[in-house]
Amino acid sequence: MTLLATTSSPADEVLQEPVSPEVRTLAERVFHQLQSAIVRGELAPGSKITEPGLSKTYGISRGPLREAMRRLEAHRLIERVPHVGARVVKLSMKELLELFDVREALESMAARLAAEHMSPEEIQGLRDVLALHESQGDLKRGEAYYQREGDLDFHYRIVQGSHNKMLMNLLCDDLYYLVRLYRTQFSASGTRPQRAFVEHHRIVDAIEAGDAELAELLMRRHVSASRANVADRYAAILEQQSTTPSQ
Amino acid sequence: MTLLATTSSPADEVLQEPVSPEVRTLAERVFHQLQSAIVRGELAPGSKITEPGLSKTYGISRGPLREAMRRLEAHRLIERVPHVGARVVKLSMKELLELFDVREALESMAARLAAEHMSPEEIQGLRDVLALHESQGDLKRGEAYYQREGDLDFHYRIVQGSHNKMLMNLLCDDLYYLVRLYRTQFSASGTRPQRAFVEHHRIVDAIEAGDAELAELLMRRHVSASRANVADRYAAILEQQSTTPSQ
DNA sequence: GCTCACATGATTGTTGACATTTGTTGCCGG
DNA sequence: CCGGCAACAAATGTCAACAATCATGTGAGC
Repeated sequence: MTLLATTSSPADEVLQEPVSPEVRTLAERVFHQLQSAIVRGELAPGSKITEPGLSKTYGISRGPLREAMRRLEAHRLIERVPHVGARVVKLSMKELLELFDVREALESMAARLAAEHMSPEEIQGLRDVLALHESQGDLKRGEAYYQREGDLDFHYRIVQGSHNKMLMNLLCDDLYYLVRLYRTQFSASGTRPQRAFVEHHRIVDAIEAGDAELAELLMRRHVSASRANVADRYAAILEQQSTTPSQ
Repeated sequence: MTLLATTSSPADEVLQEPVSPEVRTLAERVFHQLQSAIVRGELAPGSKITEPGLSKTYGISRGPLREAMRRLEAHRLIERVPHVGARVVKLSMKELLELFDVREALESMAARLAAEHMSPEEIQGLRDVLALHESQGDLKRGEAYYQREGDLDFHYRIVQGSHNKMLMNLLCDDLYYLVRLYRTQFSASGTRPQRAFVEHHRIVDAIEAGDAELAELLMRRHVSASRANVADRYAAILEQQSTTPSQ
């Protein structure tokens, strides 16, 4: 609620940013702004959100703001309780692992459908993304921030390639924002870059070969390995905390 | 928009139905009422929804009604376009098959997690549901209406048994309402009762044995078979239509 | 006779104010 | 000194009115 005015000062906005094609209404704009602010960590997880505060911050009335907040709630980025208020969602490790299970189920299905339905042009685009990541990976080995964002692009394209609108909505509109939120929340500098690269390549190979079963299996292992990686890191952190207790 | 006043006349409602435990606000109540009306087919799919009309029908202002409609949109029961209006969602066969793919992915994962996490009490409850269905199945063989609703109860309990809140929200709060809507929309008298019974039993067996892999596989085949059944019926309808064209 | 432009109508988006509920602070009693 | 109760304040829920936008229907022009 404090460090909001970084990208756009809310006062002097007079139809200034037609960034998205479908931002015709105030509620839409504020929704996207709030979504970005939450995902980027500008709104601290767990912090309370007050309607008058935000309405004054963004210079709009409470009506559109409530609509934006309702959409944020639908996307599971904030949590509301009636007559009490709303606060930014704070993912626990348990919920993060749950998210990985859901991703494993949905993305493996997406890979299967992508292997069946993806067009040659889409596959080529996928290879381009992979090549771009590889060149970036050559430049900065350890630095994995951009690579992680690119990782999401990779998964994003495969979901698009499934040609299943419901799957696309679920993953791209709902879950991926939670994934981004988790990354800012846990400051997870994704390790294991080379291994992920190899897995990505093999997935694309399977998709290009039209091997739906293999693509599904590989994607499943890929997400599962990512989940295991996170779980291991968490266990290590717990271990470290128990070794050197701060209290 | 016409045949609404079947269950409750909206005029004389004065805190009459505390059906759900968390229906403290007007928007919540109207949301559940509209949800029920849509799923039961009382609001025709594809029909246009007008805010003043509904607000007058339910005797509330447009504020809470807009909030309810926003929630319906999030649950994919209505579709809105800015400055134009909203209409009840009309599932096409393509979208229905997409829904089955998503269910296959999520419910197979749910079965796997259920096999790992379900408590003996929950498994016993699952067996009770199955026994109830079987006794009902003895009574009315062809009649599959209650059996289909029970089918959803069965799947519902397995999802609950996964102990994965995100999965529960996705399936029970979002997709299952679409499944119900489809049933009213296509008037799908679910056939293949015996086979589904057998599949249900084997799934419970696998869960009770703690065989996660098998439970997942069986659930996957179960949903896939259901999908194939629907697809076949649809193909048959198309065949019939092309044979005896009404135009 | 057809097409395009314009005006009309209704509907949605937005706003500010009012009612209700909740969380808190201070006080009283045990 | 601690627990319960009551009044206050803030935030949420709700409402009615205003403004902007889009669909519809009519008329003129080609």
